[in-house]
Amino acid sequence: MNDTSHPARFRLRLVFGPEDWMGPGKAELLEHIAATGSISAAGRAMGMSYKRAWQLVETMNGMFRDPLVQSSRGGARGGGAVVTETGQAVLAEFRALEEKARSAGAEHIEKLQQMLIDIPDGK
Amino acid sequence: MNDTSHPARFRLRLVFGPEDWMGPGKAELLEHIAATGSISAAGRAMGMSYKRAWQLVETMNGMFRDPLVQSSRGGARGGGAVVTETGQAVLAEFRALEEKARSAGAEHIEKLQQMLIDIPDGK
DNA sequence: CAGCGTTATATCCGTTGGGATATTTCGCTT
DNA sequence: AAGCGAAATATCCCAACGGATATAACGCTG
Repeated sequence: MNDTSHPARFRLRLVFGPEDWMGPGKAELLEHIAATGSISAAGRAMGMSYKRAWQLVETMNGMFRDPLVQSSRGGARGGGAVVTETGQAVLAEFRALEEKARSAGAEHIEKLQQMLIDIPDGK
Repeated sequence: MNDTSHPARFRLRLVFGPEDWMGPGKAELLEHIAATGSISAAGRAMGMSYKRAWQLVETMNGMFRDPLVQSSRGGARGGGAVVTETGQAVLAEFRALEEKARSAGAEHIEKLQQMLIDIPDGK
């Protein structure tokens, strides 16, 4: 059957407007912010500059009715960021969307993959 | 219900390798090549430079076992391009994948959309 | 009240993706 | 054999994206 020579990543983006969209990058960023409690730490974990991480948070907060991330300056640890209820909801919906979409199209993905060039070394 | 304030485009990309992927752009290009019989005309129809259109065709032809587009130089009309059987198959599979994926995730898309900022003028 | 760590913000700058352009190649047509 | 129209290929160039860097703002802690 030779089904999984290469996993073939499945990337999905919802485009709401010219500047507003939700995709795998923002989703992963939310997860790292939730895990670390910090925008900069989340960016670092993803090999992403703070500037970029902060910009993504900005646009996310700007496109939804309620902010997905609440950040604070100063304080005991200098500040931090938390993923709000809305943020967790958005993340959950997006992840669920990805999973549903991927599994629904699994057979098409396989067929496409079968038409691919054989990779000489799958290493 | 207020379902469709903004259609919210659904973009899906299959990433097979660092340089190899299939997405909406290549799919649309294939359709335009099939319709016009020319890479340059297809590019023009999409507001895309010939260079870019040709590059996309190159990578597509290079990643699948058989070429998706066959091009010819010279001849009665100076040349042209046709979408091969494999090309049509790839296109059909990709479009089917998109449709299955989108409809499977429809409810999640709606929920995400409901969390969005109200657009002042949907015009 | 000085220090710390993080957010917030601005400025600079290197890379690069892709458009514009030009030229060559090709095969039919006349 | 010359002409045509599109593919193929190379070169130039610019704008824009994003990284790197610097600095300020902030609020708890000791």
